[in-house]
Amino acid sequence: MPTSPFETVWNWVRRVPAGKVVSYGQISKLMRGRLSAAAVGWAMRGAPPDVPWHRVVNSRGALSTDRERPGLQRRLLEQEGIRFDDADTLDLARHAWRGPTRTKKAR
DNA sequence: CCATTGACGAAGA
DNA sequence: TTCTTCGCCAATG
Repeated sequence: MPTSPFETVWNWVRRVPAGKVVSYGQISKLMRGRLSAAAVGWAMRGAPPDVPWHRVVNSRGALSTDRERPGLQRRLLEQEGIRFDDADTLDLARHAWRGPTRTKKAR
């Protein structure tokens, strides 16, 4: 059980399967607004190595991590079969994670 | 305690 | 469509 909001964020990201992406705002909503989208960004910044951070993009489908590692996130996503257009943006409608497979009462 | 800053986002202009 | 403003909230100085 997550002890801090950040851990909850990380746990959500861990559920995102390869080849799919999720936006900061989506995570915020999944947490019922307990954390703002901006705060989700802060959480990701300090994410532990076992979290697939590269599957988190902004609401437009653009990448926000090129400051430190230019091109890294894009490469990782392309390895998972995601294609980008000329503006370094991906097709959110096509690749966005639909949310948890709620066969149980997870949320 | 206060101001500023983000790996953000929705709404207005 | 692009740019601004505002709300958001944890972190930092």
